[in-house]
Amino acid sequence: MGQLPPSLELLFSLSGTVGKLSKKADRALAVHGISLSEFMVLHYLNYAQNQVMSRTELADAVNLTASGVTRLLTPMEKIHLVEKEKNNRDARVSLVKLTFTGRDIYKYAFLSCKNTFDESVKDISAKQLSTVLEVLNKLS
Amino acid sequence: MGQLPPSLELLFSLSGTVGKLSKKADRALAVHGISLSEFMVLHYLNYAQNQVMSRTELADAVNLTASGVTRLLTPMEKIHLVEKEKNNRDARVSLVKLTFTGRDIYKYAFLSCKNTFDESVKDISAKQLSTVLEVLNKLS
DNA sequence: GAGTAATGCTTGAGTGATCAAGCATTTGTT
DNA sequence: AACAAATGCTTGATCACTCAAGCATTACTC
Repeated sequence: MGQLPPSLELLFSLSGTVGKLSKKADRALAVHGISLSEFMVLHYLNYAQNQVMSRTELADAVNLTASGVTRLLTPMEKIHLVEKEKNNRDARVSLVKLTFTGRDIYKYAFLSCKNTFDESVKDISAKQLSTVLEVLNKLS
Repeated sequence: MGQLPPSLELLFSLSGTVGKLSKKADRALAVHGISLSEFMVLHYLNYAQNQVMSRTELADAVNLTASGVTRLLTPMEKIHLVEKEKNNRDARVSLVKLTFTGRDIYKYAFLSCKNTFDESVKDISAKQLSTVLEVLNKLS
């Protein structure tokens, strides 16, 4: 692989692994007709107060820009995974609410996803895993 | 963040961190007029035999498809970071060779990149780092 | 040695994201 | 109360990549 200092080896390795894992996630989720980003949206909505979030909150959560979120959500609204709701206090914000269908799809998608990744992670000890999470946290 | 099993927390966290780190890398490399993928190309070429690789080897190394590599390399050839060379044994393969300019840019880009990421990694112990690399390896 | 399969690469079309600009609306200043 | 600045979101243009198809060339099989 050639003469990389640990910090850059981390960078290279990280980007390779993420590429592969997100493809894996997309394959696992394809059964339910959603992508990884869409799954993440459903997830954060599911655990939000009243299952409602503003678009900027979502953007932050799923690591997208505001415009990325707009474009991600449009098809999800058409398919009724999610619906618009307005904020009475502030007419600028457009709230996003999880529908019943959305919640349902989330539940099943969650299981598929959990199964595939529990499997991927089975040779990794809990301790190692928590170290990794800690390090990722420091890097963000 | 809400009720995620460790395996999925890893997935979410990983994709977030990588997004941020590659942006950071792109900013660090912008000074030298190259992107992270381009830097990775230069790196693998620099440590290859005679600083030459085939396009498929490169695709593997930098986690891109063959067509991704074609499209990444075209501008790099125009700027003379890299040049085409043909393989006498096999007329299908199109070899990519690092130029002197390319090697030079690599050296400076490497330093910028190393500086930024050594900094990012300074609060992480060598042991933790190697655990992370090991885990990433298992996941790939 | 001819025909089929496999390999290496490029190209057209499409996808998922970004950025920059713009429009409403709200907040803050005086 | 009026105006400037900040905020939330959407839209047009663009980018980096993928996939599928296609073209040469090479390797395999009979």
